[in-house]
Amino acid sequence: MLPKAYDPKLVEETLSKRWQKSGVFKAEIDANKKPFTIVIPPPNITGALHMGHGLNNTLQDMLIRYRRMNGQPAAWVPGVDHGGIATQNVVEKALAKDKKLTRHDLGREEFVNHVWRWYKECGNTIFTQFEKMGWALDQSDIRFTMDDKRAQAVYAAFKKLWEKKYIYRGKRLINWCVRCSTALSDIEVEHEQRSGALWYLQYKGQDGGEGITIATTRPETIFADAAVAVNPRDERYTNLIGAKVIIPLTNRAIPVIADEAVQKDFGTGALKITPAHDPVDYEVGSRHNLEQISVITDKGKMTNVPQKYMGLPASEARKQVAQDAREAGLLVKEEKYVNAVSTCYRCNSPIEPFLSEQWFVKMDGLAKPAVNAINEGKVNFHPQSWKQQELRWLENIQDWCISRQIWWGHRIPVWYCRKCSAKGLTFATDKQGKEQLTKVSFEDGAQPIVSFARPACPHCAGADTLQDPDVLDTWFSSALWPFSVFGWPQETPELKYYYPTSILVTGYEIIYLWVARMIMMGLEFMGEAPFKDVLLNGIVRDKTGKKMSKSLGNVIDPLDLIQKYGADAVRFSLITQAAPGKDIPYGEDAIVGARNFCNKIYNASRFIQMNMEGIEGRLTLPETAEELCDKWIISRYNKAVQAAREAIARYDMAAAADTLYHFLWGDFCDWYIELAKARFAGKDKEHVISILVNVLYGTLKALHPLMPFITEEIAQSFKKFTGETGEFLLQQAYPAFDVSRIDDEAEKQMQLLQGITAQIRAKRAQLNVPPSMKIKVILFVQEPEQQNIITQYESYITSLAKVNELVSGQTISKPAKCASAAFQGIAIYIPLEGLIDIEKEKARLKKEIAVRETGISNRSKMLNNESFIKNATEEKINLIRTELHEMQLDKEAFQNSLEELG
RNA sequence: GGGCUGGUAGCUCAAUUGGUCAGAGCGUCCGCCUUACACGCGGAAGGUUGUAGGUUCAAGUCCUAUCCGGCCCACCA
Repeated sequence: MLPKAYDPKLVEETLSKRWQKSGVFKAEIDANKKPFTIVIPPPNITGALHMGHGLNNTLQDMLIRYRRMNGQPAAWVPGVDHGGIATQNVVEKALAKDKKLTRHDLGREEFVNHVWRWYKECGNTIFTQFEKMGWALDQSDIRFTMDDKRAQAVYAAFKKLWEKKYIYRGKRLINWCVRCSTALSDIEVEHEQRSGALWYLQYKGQDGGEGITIATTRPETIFADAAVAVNPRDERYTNLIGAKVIIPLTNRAIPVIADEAVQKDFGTGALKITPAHDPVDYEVGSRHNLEQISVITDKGKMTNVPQKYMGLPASEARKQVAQDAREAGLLVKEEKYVNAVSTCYRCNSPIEPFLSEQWFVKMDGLAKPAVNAINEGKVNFHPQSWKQQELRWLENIQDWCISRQIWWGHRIPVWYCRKCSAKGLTFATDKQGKEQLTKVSFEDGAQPIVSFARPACPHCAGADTLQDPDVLDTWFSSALWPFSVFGWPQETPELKYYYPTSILVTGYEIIYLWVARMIMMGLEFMGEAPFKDVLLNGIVRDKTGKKMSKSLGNVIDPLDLIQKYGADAVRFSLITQAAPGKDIPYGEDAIVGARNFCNKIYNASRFIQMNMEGIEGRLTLPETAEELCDKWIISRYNKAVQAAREAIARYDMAAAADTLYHFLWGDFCDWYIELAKARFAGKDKEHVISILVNVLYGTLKALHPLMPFITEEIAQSFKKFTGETGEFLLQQAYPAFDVSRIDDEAEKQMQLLQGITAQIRAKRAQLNVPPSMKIKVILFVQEPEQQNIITQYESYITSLAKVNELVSGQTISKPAKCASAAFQGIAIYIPLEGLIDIEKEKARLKKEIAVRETGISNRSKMLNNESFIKNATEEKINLIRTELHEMQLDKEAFQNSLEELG
């Protein structure tokens, strides 16, 4: 005998091994069929997967399994991402914690080796999780953004963009994260409201006059000031334009200039211009040809300032300068102020605008085709609302800073001859005593040689060439992912067959960082957008709607949940809440419900098996059925399958899950199995069993993309009755629906019997009639059609509502004092005199009458309204008429009962 | 400052695109070991659909205004 409750542990482990071993997850090229392709958004190797990955990949798995079962060659390409800064940070942290070492203690080469070892370890954790979640990913074929083939793709892309002059090097004011010690692109910067202060500083006139007062949040940068700017139309200051003012705490004089960028109504209307430390000032500075003075180093320390401030961290210098200005009588006022601070998306520390030479990709030429592709519907977003957002970003795109001053990543494939580029190269000695190229300056004469491996110098033929010290933005390799995974730039059969992919499933938070760039690169290198559809999933939050984070301690680990409830339950709980683009507040009750559903499936199956002793051979779904509930369940089943298919087709996975859940639990278990119980004793047992088995099996197949383990496990034990040949469900066909077996008439008839049953049950509950006590029920039926159904199928009512005597008819008599109910014009009487609380019953009757009265009056109004009769469909009008009629009958019945009770 | 979202039962979400007592799951309450399942069965309570107007025979759904959230983008120092 099977155990009473489903235990996923053993089942899941053996199945994932069997699947993996059998190779069912491998995709095969079939030139005669159109492929369905998804490339996985490669998880960063920063640690174990979280619930967001759980959701994202489960959605992909669902699509892949669904397509496979529909006979399409469906490839799901697995892989992981090296994760640039994020991974370097994580590894550095671990290094500090475990060995009290920094990356500089190891040196560049050893540190990179260390991260490679980390990758092996962390990658394995991730791959194990792939398996535990039941994702149909072929473990023997995993890609990594840093493996050799992907490195070739990165090089090829760099080279092509360089040759097209899309990649260039330039000195710009970039976003610098002092903590990560690297440049970042604009989208890697986040804006956060932080409270600080606004200081008003007095810049005295060089002529000894009052000068001008400016407002700033960054007094420490006054030493880098190149001018004070006012709005040209600001009458307060017109007389000062062209004059010189003295920077506080110095003797340096700077001009007052006029520029449109200055807002008259902010602060004093005068703005200090610091081209090297502020993006706006940088623009103003270049318009007015101002000097770019840097006073903060890449370490965030003061430099190039009066001795007193040298070497201070910028944040301390800020306080000190304000303090000193106050003492010098040059601080006019200080007010509290909340401003938007730029922060690093990887470590959340403040961003310093920093003037330096970096590598950039020129974007407008790449963005335009992407804009067109989206506008022409070649790429579609789900939900659609993201289309506009994506377009807006692409239309306002800035050049992309792709160089990072970290060690982990694809090295920039550019080399310099030590001799020919000598002036542009800066060296330092690291802790291991090795000489390292630390800085390259094209302005000072470095000559680039683009090459994957160490080249000889084309000028002097010397072999002493050195590679650029920077690495590429991790998103550079990610942008190539949809074709690099298939071996681009090689023209592989896979690339030809699988590109472009069918759909990208990813989180909306990387729609610019990743999605937009893949579209641009796909169009640039492959001539075609990399996917037709983009399905955005939301963020899995905690129950209160907060983002899960280690620091908040509200992280839910998918592995814990699997351990406790099973992978199917985890998957199902995520899918039921996965509306496209919507965040999911995830609490444990969702998964309990999903676990219970697994148990329900298991027990329904177990029950059917318990009644199958002696039954052998193939059981087909009967072509015709006489019995109402048979017709009904087959109709419901076909509708459910149809609805599920349609829901998946429009990427509404939650609706698919909901449909199948309610069909299996609400229709199949609560009604059909309950009715079947009585029939097991009779002649048509085998007929009933064949319906049970086939409908169950079909539902298991329909559910398989959602909950692969339990469905597979149960299906295995029923397979011999179905004539299926595929070893696994993945190799069997997703159930088809047969419209000819959708039977609305049967559903309507069944609804009548269910409704009457429910009314009787409710009455029993109200009157506290114990289940063991059988009762008599009198039905007053006026419609001959209804009477026919009741006569023929009264056993449904008697068995499910525990009735031992059912009388029905048009002209029957009933005892005076009955409990009464009504359904669709049928009056239901239960003679239980002793149990009825007269007053309560009367109150209830009045309420029932009142409800009917509103219903009747609404419907009468509609039917008397000419516009309604004119505009509404005939079907609708008839429905309203029927409802009105039934309500009138119900009302009468209740009124009579009320009168009889006195 | 611009844009996108959302506000429906105590909680989390539905509602076939304008069609009539507004549904489900969880929670709560009542009763049940009824020939699988107490991870279960039966039943009940609970809603002026954020607010105020408007269009319509008909509004949760469309329009206008307004309040309250969430998110994204942006160079007010």
